[in-house]
Amino acid sequence: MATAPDLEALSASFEAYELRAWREALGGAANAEAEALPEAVPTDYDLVLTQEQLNIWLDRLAAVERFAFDTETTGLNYMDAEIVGVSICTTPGQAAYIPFGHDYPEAPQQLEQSDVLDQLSVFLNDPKKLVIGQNLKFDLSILARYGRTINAPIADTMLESYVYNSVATRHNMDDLAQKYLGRKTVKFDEIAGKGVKQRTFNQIELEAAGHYAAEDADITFQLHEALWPKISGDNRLLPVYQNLEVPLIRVLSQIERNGVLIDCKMLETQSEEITRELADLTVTAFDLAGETFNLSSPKQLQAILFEKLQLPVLKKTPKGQPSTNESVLQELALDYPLPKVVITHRGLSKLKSTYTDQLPKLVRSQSGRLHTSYQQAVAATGRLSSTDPNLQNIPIRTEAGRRVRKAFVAPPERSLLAADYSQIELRIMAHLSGDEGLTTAFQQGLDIHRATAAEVFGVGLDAVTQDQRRSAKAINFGLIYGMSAFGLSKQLGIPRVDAQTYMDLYFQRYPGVQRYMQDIRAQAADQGYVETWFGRRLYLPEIKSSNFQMRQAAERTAINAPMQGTAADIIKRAMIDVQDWLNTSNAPASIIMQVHDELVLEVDDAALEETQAAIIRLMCGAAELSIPLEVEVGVAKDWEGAH
DNA sequence: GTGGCGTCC
DNA sequence: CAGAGGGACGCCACT
Repeated sequence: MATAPDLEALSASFEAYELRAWREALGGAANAEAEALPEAVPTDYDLVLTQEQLNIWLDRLAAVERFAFDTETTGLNYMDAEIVGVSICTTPGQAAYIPFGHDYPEAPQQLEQSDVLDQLSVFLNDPKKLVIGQNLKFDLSILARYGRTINAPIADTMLESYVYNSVATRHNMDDLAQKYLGRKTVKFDEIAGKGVKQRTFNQIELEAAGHYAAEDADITFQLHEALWPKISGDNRLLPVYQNLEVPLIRVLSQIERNGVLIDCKMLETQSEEITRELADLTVTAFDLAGETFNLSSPKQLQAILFEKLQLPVLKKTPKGQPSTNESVLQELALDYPLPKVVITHRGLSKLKSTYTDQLPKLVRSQSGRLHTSYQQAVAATGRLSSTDPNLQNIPIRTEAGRRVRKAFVAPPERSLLAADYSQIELRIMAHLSGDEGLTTAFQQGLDIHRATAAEVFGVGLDAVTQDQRRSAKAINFGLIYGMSAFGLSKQLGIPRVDAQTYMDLYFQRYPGVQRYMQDIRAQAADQGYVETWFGRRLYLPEIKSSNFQMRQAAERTAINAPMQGTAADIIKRAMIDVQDWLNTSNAPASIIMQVHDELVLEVDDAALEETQAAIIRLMCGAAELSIPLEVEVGVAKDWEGAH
């Protein structure tokens, strides 16, 4: 065990560290950003190793109404990272690190973990305090594993930055400190090293760790001071931040920790089957090519198809290479045998490498469950994204792909309930544009693609053909993405003039939609941003670009973002309401996934009926639009069956 | 690290 | 005239 700590020497070296950092902060004050930067303050960081030292900070916490809080852990995975210390900051420049899990040889005696957490919990759960964090979802999840909560009101600087401007910067602390405080921070790599030699935080010497951790809390506090006024003083952004993003933090933390049960055996069997099929396809492909090559290499495939076999080049990649993507291969497959084999191989290979091989690796053996991470400050439009693994792109389109979803299962006596918004983005288009025809069609509960087809092609609802409906569907989706007549013609495989005729007819029948598209472009150019119905803002600096392509792309985003973003806001509202209902009703159910317009819950079979009714009520009630929101629900023992 | 591709909504 | 579909994540090949 470590020898008695020489607190004085440690303290001295810690101060030297402070001095260097302080000079650096002053030196680095120059900043090219347009944001007005706050004055730099001197730093006074404490390393808390004794109860006497901790008492000073407990007094400070008692005296303030808000403080920044950060946990330091052995890793970034919220399911197994262990907490090694916490840092707090009560006023700019003044912060402390309270270590309790540093265990390198010679590590000084530290306070006891549960003692520290007990004493801090008083303040972390005080309804009169504000706890400020940077990505608090992580801290909440870690603490939850130690049976601890933060029930005090919370603020999150990552989300403040995201709501203030989702695209101006990435929302990690180092970038935010640079942009909003003009301050260079100590990077984790600088104290822990990188690559295979990287040490975990428990192995970092306390003087370096203490400075790093205290700085984290200090920066977080200062970021809140810089960013909060930008949000609180804006009556559009404030509700988005306060009523959506902040409450969602706790919901996401809960969903992530719930996880989803996976049938690994099933996925392994699928992998083996795919391996056999891939081997067969490879043999066939080599035979057709007259030589062996790597079917997974677009470059090698391109050489075979377009040089050796002299197939026509239908499309080039942005870099000028002949494209071998699926639409090209589909077209070539009409005349040649090899492309078809490649398509099949690609599909199966994707399935195996991304899903059937990978998902089981991420399943926790103790529980059989998979725990994704939802990123709340990544997508510019307000959507969530999912990583490690991405559960928002699990296949559904093809039969082979859907088999993967069969491996997402419920435990005995429980079922999966999948609830998805029906045509939510089109409904939002009807709402935002105020178009009468589209609104009426939704109010009458019509099949919207069929109704559109009837209008565009001038036939009765019953007379709409499959092909007409398919065209109408392509137009509807194309409009949401800002697609041109050219794009529509590609999509439908029809001449461009015909596609143009369809679009003209569409706009004749739904003039409100056309007006909306024009207005939103003008608004974007005028204000430099567009908004969702809830007030979330997306800046589009490139809307004024002199580059035609950049400008066009920005205009398409201007059209799409209010619809995609409003849908994102609505499901966020629904998630908060559903989790609230689960908490208060004690229903034996939990949310386990979100896929943009769909929520998946795991529910006790005995409680399916009440739960389903509540979910529908809450999701439909998440927003009052000029047309009703509709939700489709499926229940089954696996995710595939729930659709 | 970048490019190409493919999965989802 | 030319270019012409929004938002993500992740795998593989290649440099």
